[in-house]
Amino acid sequence: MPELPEVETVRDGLARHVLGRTVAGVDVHRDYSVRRHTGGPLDLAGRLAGRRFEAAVRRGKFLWVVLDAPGTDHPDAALLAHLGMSGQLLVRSAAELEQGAAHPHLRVRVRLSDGGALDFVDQRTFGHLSVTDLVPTADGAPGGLGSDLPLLPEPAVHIARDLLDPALDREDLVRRLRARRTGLKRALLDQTLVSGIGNIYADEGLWRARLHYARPTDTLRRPEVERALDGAAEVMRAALAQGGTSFDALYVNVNGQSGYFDRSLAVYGQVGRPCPRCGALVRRDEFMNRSSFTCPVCQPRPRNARF
DNA sequence: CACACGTCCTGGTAGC
DNA sequence: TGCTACCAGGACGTGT
Repeated sequence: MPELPEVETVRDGLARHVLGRTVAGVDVHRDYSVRRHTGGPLDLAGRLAGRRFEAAVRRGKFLWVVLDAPGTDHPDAALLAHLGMSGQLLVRSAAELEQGAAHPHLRVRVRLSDGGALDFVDQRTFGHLSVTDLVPTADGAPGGLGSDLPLLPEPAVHIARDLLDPALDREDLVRRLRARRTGLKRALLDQTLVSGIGNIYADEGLWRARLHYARPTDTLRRPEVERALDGAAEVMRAALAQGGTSFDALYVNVNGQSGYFDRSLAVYGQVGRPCPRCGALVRRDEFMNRSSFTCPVCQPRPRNARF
């Protein structure tokens, strides 16, 4: 599943492969994939045609490509993407487009003026593309990683900074997390508190921190919160170094190559296998209509569990 | 039929 | 009372 490391891998790929290139036109194969573009598919195509890609930026799991604003050097719009569970952005060469059959889950094709294309492929269709206005950030710092512009796509203004963002106010995050009255994992997954963490890295980070997902946030001691945040940040950095996580070929990076961090997972998806630290058997619990994996010894369930 | 799950939305609560 | 922030859970969608 694309979480922060996978999205960052895609962002880096876009930065290296599509910046400076110009949109010729857009083919929307599945309207649902552009459902969050308010003007509909035709409007999206109209706002992209003729625009040049200026920068590839990411905050949490949100990714956007800044568009040039002809006649000015003040960009005011971006192509915004969220990959959902299975979204991919694939850079296609003109030669590829001529010979290869279209991917069965191709949802949107952004045709480029040089004959290539940027394809949005998404089997499970939780992802989406839109063209949106850019608005100033609340703190005046860059909107995300990949550009110095203090701008954010309007649909992402409520998304908090992520753990790899230099402008993250860590003290404020710790304070806000401890002020919550919920379970630790639920807080880590809340993108308005801290962004980029999904089910996989939440479980892996909590395992590193030796904390149970149901620990009540308002009873956590400050060092425990630091451990939880450090655990998530470390596991995401490790995954990023290996190009992201992949389980079932649903995720591939911008060139179509899969990551292989899944070989390094300690608990996620490892039910019944030994904990790499203590050997106890990893367990799976139902949690928020999804799964949580823990080591029952390293991460004992608290008596005052909260979900 | 259960399961994979990130985000949006709705209806609710707590506290000032 | 009204406001704000926060909280919980259902819905969405496709394919194995």
